[in-house]
Amino acid sequence: MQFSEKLIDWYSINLRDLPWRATQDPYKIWLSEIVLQQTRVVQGLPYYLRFLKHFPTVFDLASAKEDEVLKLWQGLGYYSRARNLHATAKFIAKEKNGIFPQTAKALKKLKGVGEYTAHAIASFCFHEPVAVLDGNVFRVLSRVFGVNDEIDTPAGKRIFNDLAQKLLDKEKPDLYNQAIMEFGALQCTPKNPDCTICPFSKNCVAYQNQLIADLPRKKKKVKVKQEHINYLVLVDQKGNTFMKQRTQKGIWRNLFEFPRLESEFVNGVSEGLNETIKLKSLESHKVEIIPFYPQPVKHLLSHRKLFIQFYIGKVTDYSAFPSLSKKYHIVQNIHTFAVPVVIERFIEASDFFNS
DNA sequence: AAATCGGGGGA
DNA sequence: TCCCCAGATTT
Repeated sequence: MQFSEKLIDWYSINLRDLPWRATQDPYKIWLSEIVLQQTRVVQGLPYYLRFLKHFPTVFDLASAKEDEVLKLWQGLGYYSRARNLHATAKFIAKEKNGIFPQTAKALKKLKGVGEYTAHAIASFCFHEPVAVLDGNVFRVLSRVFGVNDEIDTPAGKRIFNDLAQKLLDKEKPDLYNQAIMEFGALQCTPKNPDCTICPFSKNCVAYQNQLIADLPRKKKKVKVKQEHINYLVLVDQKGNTFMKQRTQKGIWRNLFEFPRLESEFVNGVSEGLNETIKLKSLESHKVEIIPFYPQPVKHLLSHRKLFIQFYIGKVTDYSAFPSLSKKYHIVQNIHTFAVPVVIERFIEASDFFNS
């Protein structure tokens, strides 16, 4: 039996019941694929359902404000996905009358749609014979066929691309693509796969040569940079506070955050300061600034290690801070703004903001 | 080719 | 801790 046949047989028995598998609507498939980029199914699923509930069609998504989209995306990470999702929805709704492109080549031109996503949509919705190549597929192919080329180099990717396209069932590209990804997710797992129940174990190069733990191979590792952040939370009795939207490129773009303390207000406030301080620019207002936590909060991202301290200043009247009012927005209901997870956790832990 | 972009979960 | 997750985009 061929690889693809065996794979599809395995899939027909072991598949999970997932909502985006019950449709061929390009909008729903596209939405699911953007949500699932670098994201586990269990983590993305509630977001997918929430988005579909808020935005049943591409027109609904297109007519939303970006801030609303980001708020719904909050906590899922890689926020450029949300911005590109919204931009593409507007493009499809306004320029394409709500109709998505129907080929992988045309799909790839959409913002936020790369090679993988284009192939996924084209095969699932339009049965175009294009093989997907995601983390699952790299792992399955590298092990079963003993490919030890690096998966994160252009040269290695070409090797895998050729092999994937050769193995693809051209008659059932949708089924095959679903099957190989599901197989990677459930059976050929990154760590400690149960190869004793694997249908390919007899012919699996990695298993037969005890190379399961060594494949797939990667070239680079991400280095984690440390960063210290001090947030100033000026809050009144009603729970109003100053915030600003991050419009610059980079991390957390278009999300909201509190004023940053070190560079903007104070000379000589050192990193990780955790004692009661009085800020120069606030002294005249006699606002006592107190750290909320005894130690800075550690917040881990895949490429950064953040140490964040929240400084609380209780105020009675915001009009006493005309200079801050120019740069910052007075937020009256903080819960409606998209914020990074670490700030959301602070908001929940404090009792300054009415639930 | 390398760096950047989030956050969560498994071992 | 380290690694990976239905990757894409910028540098």
